[in-house]
Amino acid sequence: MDEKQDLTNLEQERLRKLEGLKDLGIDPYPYKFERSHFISELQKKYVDLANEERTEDMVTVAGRVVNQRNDWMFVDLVDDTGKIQLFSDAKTRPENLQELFKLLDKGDHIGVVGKIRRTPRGALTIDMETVTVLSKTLKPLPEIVEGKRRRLGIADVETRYRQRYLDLIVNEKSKDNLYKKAILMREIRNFLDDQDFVEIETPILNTEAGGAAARPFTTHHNTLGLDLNLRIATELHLKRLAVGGFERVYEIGRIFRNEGISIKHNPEFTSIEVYWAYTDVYDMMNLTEALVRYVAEKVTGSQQVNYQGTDIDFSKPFRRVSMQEIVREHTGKELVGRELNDAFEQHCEEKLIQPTIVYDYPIEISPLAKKHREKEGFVERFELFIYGRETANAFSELTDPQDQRERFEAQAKERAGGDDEAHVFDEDFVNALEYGLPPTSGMGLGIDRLAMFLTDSASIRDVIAFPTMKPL
RNA sequence: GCGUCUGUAGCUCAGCCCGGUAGAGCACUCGGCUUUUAACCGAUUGGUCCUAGGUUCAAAUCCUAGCAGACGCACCA
Repeated sequence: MDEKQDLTNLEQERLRKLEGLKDLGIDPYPYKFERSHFISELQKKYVDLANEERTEDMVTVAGRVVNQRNDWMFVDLVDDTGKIQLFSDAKTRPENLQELFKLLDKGDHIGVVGKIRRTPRGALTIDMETVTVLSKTLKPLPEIVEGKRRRLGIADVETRYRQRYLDLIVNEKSKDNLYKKAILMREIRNFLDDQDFVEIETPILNTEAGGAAARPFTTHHNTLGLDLNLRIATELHLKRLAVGGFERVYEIGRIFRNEGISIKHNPEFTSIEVYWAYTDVYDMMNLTEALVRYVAEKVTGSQQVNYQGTDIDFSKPFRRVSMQEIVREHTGKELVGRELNDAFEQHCEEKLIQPTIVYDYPIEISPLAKKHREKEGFVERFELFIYGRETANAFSELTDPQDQRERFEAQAKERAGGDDEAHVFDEDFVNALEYGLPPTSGMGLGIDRLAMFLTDSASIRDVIAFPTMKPL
């Protein structure tokens, strides 16, 4: 088959234009281009320029052509910072520009030199004097057509995730989500680093995946002839670091769990775990609350955010309530153990819209947390709920190696009984505890979920650049 | 894993109930017009109707199986 027949007319047309550029001696994929300004800098600098006012200021910008009107008389150019209009009168433009525009398409990257003015209708505009092709596009940008209206966009959400580069070109919100997630991660680090925490990387490949109740992904090391598991938490290694003397340690990292995919779940996601020696779960409550409040402000500019139509207020002290109390409040029942947790998940969780710290968890479901200093059958643990979703999980860490061994043994029995999500016995971790972990509190937080709240994203896929997809 | 819905031109969709040689708008190309913001006017081009099989003289349309996706439920952070 002739390869050309597989291409759409639109693509063949662009290939023809590419050849046309080469025929003119133009390199459609040059190496470098020096700009005098980012577009947003120009918009800011000339904000007071009046309508119809012209300047003699020569500027150089570069970006992607996102729209063109009247035979390239008006062009909208976008760079990483903003959008500006370009102008060239079809009647009076020089021959070389006339020829060049015939070979350009919407979507192409160009560099432009020209003088700044403001049109009678108020658009800041550069009168194009020279135009440099910076990258010729061979495929048209996706557009959404609504009746006779059309605009850049992608109607099919699958395409947005599979071809994120297109999504980023045409959807400002998608780019903003990822930008804000980057700010979120930066500010978490700033917050902790300011308090002398250090970030240390721990292994992703492990013989056993411990530290959480989840099924792992498995892989294989060839030269060792060894099956390995991808980590499901960073917990056990970070606590080993605490044993080794890192009193304030954390890791932001990718976690892999072999579970279902949903609007709230991606097989790989980003967590932060923090371990803080010589403190207990109540100190960690304060740290977590302060951290969440701080990043909300830094990412959104406010401590009050709107998520999917609901106002969430991070500015007020978070409600703190024991699991038994909240279950009593919603069911009138006095429960303990798994029944308590089941009732909590069934009747209470989804009602915790405003940030709420729920503490005192049953010991059965918390094999890495220290026994409650007063309440029999409970551990010193809390979870932070926002919009009914578990967002953070923390305990006074279990430091007693003999107790830890017994807890692992109880988990091993459940695993033997068919629960393939029960914790794995980690002998070396118990060994580490036998060398002495000081009193320590620890906390884990789902960064993607927090990013969802701070970007008003309905799906976790909207805050992960390349979410897991089935191959086509 | 279960349920509901969807798959037709580059894009957005109509046609399917009731079988009869594939339609619209936009995009692209060409021509006209020219200070626009969805520019406008005219013409042309463009299709493996998701895939495979079946029924039929005849299938986008009816039947069966499959593939892909969205949403909801279950598991999970």
